[in-house]
Amino acid sequence: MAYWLFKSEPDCYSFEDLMGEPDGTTGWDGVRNFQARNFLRDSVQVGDGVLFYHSSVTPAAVVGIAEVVKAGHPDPTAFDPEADHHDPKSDPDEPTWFQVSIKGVRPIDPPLELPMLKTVAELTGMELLRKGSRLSVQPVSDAEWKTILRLAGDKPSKAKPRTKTKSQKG
DNA sequence: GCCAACGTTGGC
DNA sequence: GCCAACGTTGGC
Repeated sequence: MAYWLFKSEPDCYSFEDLMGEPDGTTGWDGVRNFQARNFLRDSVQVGDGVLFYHSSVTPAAVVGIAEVVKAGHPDPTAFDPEADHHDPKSDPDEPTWFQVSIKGVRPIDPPLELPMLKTVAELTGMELLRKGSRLSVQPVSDAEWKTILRLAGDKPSKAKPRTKTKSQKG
């Protein structure tokens, strides 16, 4: 199980758009960068966690959690002459571009804004925060994921079960 | 709108 | 393979 951060310009496709999908899922299509493509094709697996990030807005922010529901498969928009990111050089018999499918899990409210994230000591090594970082599909470490979830208001989960059981129910 | 940082293309 | 030119990303 691995973790990722996916960037999207909300004017193009927002987390609200994802949560509004009839089945809650969407194909993460249109990625036309080789490094990001390699992650989508080779590394992203079903069940992986995804931080949904809104870029090119002020403030940019992590706005939701999603989950991978289908691993890498050819991106159909590459073959569609009508599509924004049509790639006439891409051969359906040997696809260049790949997508995964993700499902919205829940929004992060309030969003975790970029200026705040930059102040968090545990996140200083995060790819998102590196100056000039442009990668739109990027890996997130276990530690970074935990920190983000904590900032999002999740209680820290412990492997150890509670000692009291029956008496606490109801 | 500005501009730094980056990825891709193409001439050589 | 090198590298300049170009186009894009994305924060500010």
